[in-house]
Amino acid sequence: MQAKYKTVADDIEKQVLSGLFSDTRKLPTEDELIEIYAVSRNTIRNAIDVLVRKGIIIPIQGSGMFLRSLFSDDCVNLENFLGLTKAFPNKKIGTKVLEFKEIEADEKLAYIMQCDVGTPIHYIERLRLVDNVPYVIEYSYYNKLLVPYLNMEILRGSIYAFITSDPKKQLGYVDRVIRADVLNQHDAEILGLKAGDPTLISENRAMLKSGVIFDYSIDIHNYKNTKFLKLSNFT
Amino acid sequence: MQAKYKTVADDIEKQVLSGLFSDTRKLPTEDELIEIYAVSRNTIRNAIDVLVRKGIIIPIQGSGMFLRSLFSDDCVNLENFLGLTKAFPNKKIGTKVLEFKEIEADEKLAYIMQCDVGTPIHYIERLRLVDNVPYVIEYSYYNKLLVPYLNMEILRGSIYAFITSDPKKQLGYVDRVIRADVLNQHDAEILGLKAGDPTLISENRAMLKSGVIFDYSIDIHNYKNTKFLKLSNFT
DNA sequence: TATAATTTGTCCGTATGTATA
DNA sequence: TTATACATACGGACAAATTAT
Repeated sequence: MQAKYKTVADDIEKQVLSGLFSDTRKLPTEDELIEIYAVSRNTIRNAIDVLVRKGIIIPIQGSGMFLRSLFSDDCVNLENFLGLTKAFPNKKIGTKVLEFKEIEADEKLAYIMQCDVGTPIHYIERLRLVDNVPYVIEYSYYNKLLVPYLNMEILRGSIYAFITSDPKKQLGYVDRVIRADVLNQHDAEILGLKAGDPTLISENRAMLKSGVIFDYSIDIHNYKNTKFLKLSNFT
Repeated sequence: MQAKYKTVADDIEKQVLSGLFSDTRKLPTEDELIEIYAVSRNTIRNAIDVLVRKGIIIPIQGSGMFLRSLFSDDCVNLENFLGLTKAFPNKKIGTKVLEFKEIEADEKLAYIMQCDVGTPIHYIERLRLVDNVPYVIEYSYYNKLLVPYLNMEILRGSIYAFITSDPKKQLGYVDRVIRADVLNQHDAEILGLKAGDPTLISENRAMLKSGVIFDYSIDIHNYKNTKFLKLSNFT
């Protein structure tokens, strides 16, 4: 059973994406939404908060709640990033599994993943393609104690979607460190680029709702087709 | 007069940074905070929300509110990015103004900044240094109708701090598109790097609380010392 | 294993303040 | 100035997850 405010937020988002408010670029007022969804003001405001955090709307006191105009297409919105499949729903996502084996966490990995040395870890290398163009190489480590079962079938799709399909394993937090660097020969070949070319790198730690780290991954992005979008609110 | 929940949030953040909760890595409970600050539960929860969005704490239902452990130092946290001065309070920030002139918005710039063609614009090029090492070249455009007055003195410090010192000009929203690219000869020389090296680029639009764009800027970062940190919540 | 206590999450109602139109 | 619409703040009640007993 989902929370009311989440249901309302999802519904409003759907309507925004369907273009229902494209003419005025303005949402109904809070009071109107209270009537429409027959919930309290608090619940509407919680729903609105979700949409504001996602970068979908900008509420302006005394005026109304406006659609946030975004200029950049083909961007990965860092706010709702839950894998390529959701980021590019209208594009063809391809996946090539380059490596899949079980390893044990050494001292360094154990520190990063906040687990004990020797913890069994799924190690995976994947090349992801968007519309058949190499997009990113993912080097990822999953804590096997938290994600016991993975197979090739799952690896070819969305690993996150699989893990969070278990209601006990809700995605909680993701830390990402983003930087640029020089592409090495190995990665350049896989991405179809040249050694020495730039690359956009994202190093990620993903935690469940309980705060435990279940995934650590390093994403080596094709700089020619990767753009991240960060929408901040200071209100 | 600042809102209560913001005052409370600032106070708790200060205490966190001072190391007050370093031993348990846990905040007082909501009920305790209600007593301490003598405000309603709602107000405390609003304050907590601010800290969660900033990536400072992780609340876990049934358990408590824990400090979020961050691994990466020297990162710019995209969540609270308000200029280098605040991002690196303990480091020496240097600024070299390379260019400062008034221009008129052409069609392209007018589109980007959502203003009329011919609008007067401050055009500024700055090199920013952190601990005397070149950190970023900023090419920025300020709408002169919204930011009438700038001078060299201001440009050598924090432009944002100056603008938002006017209570009528509160910073509202910032959109950032982040990507990697190849450094050109001109920028490489200024940053003390080589043409062809990678660079981390951030293209930004900053809006006031009223939603109007007052600043558009392109930041060419030194890839050797720039890392962005993105903390996401999916709860 | 089961129960109770603790702690955060959701939801409701109401009142007043503040910015905009 | 007045009306509109979002922002802040207070209060209470119950649900859900975790921790202690």
